[in-house]
Amino acid sequence: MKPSSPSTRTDVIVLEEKDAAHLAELFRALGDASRIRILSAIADEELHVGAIAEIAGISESAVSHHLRGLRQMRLVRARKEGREVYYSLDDEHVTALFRQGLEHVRHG
Amino acid sequence: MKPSSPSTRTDVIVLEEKDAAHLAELFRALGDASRIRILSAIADEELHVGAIAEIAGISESAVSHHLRGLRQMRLVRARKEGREVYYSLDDEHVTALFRQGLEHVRHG
DNA sequence: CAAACATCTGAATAGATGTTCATGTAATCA
DNA sequence: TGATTACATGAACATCTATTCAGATGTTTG
Repeated sequence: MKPSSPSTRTDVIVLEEKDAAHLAELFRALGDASRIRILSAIADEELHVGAIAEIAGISESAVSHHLRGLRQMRLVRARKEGREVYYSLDDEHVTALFRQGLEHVRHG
Repeated sequence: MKPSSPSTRTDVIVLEEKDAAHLAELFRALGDASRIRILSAIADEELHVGAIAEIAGISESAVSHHLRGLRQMRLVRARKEGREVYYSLDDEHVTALFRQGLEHVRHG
């Protein structure tokens, strides 16, 4: 369970246990087809929950559940307008991850 | 469950259902702390299973199970030498995903 | 005000997932 | 040959996760 000597190596990409956990958490947040569809729906334009649900083809409740998680991880940003809540990607890191992932999937 | 009209939008990053599933599958493969440690261990140098297990602090059996999945997804490459099997990252797409993810985690 | 609407939330459930344990297979060595 | 090493594999189990359903909250409209 515990690395023998995590800090004795001098490579570029050495991950401490905490970093590994955080990184895994991030990827896990992206590791679901519904969330991918949600994120891709709001990748270029802000959308409210109902629209996201319709476009992604997921129930509004499920969308709301997913969005809560994505919000807590600061992957998406929420803006309330009247009784609707508009969501968009929080920053371009997420977009970059998307592109990188697609690159691998398409011609990896 | 089904998108109302997935192909009517003309944005850059529109994902078909199949692409979304594949992308999610890729991210899910990275969405585990043990696998992250495994991948980071072999990110810069080829290592055999025992060494990976020791560095990552995971049982050899668990490592082997993880490596099978990663192999099937072509994220890692295996090379047999005697009775040892050396693993390395399959291509630099994975490395790029790593960097991008870390970027987000560290100062996102 | 009440009713309709948009979203959120908690509980419950079914399915997926990671680890361990025991065993199997293949290679090296005495 | 038999023993040991390195890795792979399958089953079992506990834990996590995504979805649905019912209901709560807050907002607009009549």
